[in-house]
Amino acid sequence: MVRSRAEAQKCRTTSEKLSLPDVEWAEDMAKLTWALAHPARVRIVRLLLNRTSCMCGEIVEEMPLAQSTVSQHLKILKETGLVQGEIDGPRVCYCINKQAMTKLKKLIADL
Amino acid sequence: MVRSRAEAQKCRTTSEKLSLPDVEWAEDMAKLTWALAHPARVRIVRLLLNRTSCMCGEIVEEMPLAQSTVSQHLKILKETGLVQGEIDGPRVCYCINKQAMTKLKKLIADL
DNA sequence: GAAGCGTATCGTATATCGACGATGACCAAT
DNA sequence: ATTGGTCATCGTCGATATACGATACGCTTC
Repeated sequence: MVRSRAEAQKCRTTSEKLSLPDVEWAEDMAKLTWALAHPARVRIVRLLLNRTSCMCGEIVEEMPLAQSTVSQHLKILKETGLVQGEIDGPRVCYCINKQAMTKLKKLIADL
Repeated sequence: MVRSRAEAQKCRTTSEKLSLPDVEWAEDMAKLTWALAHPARVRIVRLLLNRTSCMCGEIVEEMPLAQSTVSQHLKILKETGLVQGEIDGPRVCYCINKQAMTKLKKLIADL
């Protein structure tokens, strides 16, 4: 656990030099929590959890944000894996990725 | 739950007009998760959990960051309530606020 | 294939984050 | 009082987040 100052020299973008299980774990955790680190994204996740699935348009109507902004938030949620979207004809049906959700809950619970 | 577009007009900084329990809840959640939305802060919390308390200097030695940067992260953790610091002579002794920690865990678990 | 609908992406502006060094504030001990 | 050690704050800078309107994309349907 003891780490020399020199070994810890590199910055945030490249933490590969640190003693690494906990560092990767921290980045993992940070990535997931960051997905929820915005009220709009929290509300989107909440919506999807209540409905098990949801069209993008429905989400937009529930939010005080422009469609493009909601789309961006959805993109972030997709990138972190918390949400997945399936194309359904001309629409997109979003739903929670329960696996990722479980992972997040476990990470937090095991803190 | 149905909300008109006009009622949802205001932006993120002032969501006071929306039907409000869930909005406040979302902001609460976002605030707490945002505190953990950075690898450095996750690592700090992890450190404090392992030690039950920790001098600021020790934290700095464990991190690949400048003292001032660590101090800023600690400030954020203090503002969200996850961490509290007690002045101990010339040093400051940081420890986890278990109450806030419990709240966070409950919020996530109840998602 | 043209039109319409729903969604994604682009371009852009502003605000905030995250990093650092330098400096300031505070306490303890000399 | 001065010095030395610890931590917080300030000023700054580049990078990123967040918001929007405009536009592009993709699928149906006519």
